Amino acid sequence: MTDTAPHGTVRPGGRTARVRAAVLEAAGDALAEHGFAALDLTQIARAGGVGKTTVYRRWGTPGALAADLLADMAEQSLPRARTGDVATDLRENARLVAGSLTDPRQGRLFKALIAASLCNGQAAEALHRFYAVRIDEWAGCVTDAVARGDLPAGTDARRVVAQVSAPLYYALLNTGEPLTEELADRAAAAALAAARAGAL
Amino acid sequence: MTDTAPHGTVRPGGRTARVRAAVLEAAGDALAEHGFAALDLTQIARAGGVGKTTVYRRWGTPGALAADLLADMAEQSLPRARTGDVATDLRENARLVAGSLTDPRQGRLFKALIAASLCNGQAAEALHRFYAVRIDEWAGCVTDAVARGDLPAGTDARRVVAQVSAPLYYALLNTGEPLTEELADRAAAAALAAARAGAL
DNA sequence: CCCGTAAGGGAACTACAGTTCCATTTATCC
DNA sequence: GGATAAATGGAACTGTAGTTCCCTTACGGG
Repeated sequence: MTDTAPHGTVRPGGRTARVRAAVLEAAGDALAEHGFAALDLTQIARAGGVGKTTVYRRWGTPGALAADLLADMAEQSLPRARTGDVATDLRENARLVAGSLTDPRQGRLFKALIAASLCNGQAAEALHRFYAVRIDEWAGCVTDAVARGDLPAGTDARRVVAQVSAPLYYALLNTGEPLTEELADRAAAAALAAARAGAL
Repeated sequence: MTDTAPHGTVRPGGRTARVRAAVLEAAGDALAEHGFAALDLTQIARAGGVGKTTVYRRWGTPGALAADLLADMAEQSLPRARTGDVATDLRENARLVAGSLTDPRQGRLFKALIAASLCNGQAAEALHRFYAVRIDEWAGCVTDAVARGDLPAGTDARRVVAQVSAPLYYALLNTGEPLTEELADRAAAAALAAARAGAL
């Protein structure tokens, strides 16, 4: 069995790249507007101005398409804050996350992508990589603070960053509580308090 | 427009109840095994030994069926721990949640139901109610501790309980980190430290 | 600049989820 | 326990998501 290269990898330039961009944009719009359950490759093809045969051949399933969109999004990560104060840095992070999840388009998109990750293994893997990238970026705030002596040695930097986001996602997904700026600030403060106590 | 009573509410006894039980059980099995995206009412009807017309008439969509399953699950809530020590109570809670999410069947079922809630408004509302019930039950551990003077006055009990679960769900959904007992214990300890510091 | 082939796209086909219609069963009221 | 209509269920129907076939376009190595 000669393993064939997947479609779109041998000649990735020109048209192929344009098709991918058009499809990913249409997919993002559709996910944000109608959610993952309603993601229909035929409609994506029409919206992107692309033959539906192409979409089915290159992506095949809604889950795989969501996974590709996530991989694309993971490459566009914003730089972390560097205020020199952990409390401020973590609060910035919390507000950034809350802001993303509150934004009408982005919030719905994230919900749809999490739904995708819960329905499909490829999408799950892509989502975990996406958050790994974001967490690694912000972990620097915590390692810097440990180096300055502002937090106990042995503190797990990524764990602290995750601890900031966790209550925000819990509010979004589990309880449905509205994501206010006050909630974001409290999430950052709680994570910091736990870190200071050596619990992370 | 005379608003008609929804199907299955006028004669809820006997066969109607048996049909509901059979369908909800089949739905739980299907969700745990194949996830929300693959939830197909025709297959549910067959698996439950029920006419597919009935399933479409009474539930109509996968989202509504998931919502009804969640409503059913919310009624079977387990009683909270009462060890007399907040740290122990919260650790018990964390281990219980982690245990549920680690269990092969329950873990997959919860993932599927969260996916459902992200795809459907009714399911979302039902999920939020489900967690509200669970959080209210365990909040007693915290209010007791505040009354004993073990935690600062003004601590929001439900917020503390949510803070215990949040990192576990974040690990399950966002990062994909395995849910160990150590992780559960740390989640409880971090929430407690934040509460002691007055951050909740 | 030219050829070989990777990639795209149009159109017909197929399978099956979801709907509709109506006959049958059976809870509930008296 | 009999009447009534609520609820179930079988069977035929329909729209459309996803597949297949094959021709066209254009990327990329020489």
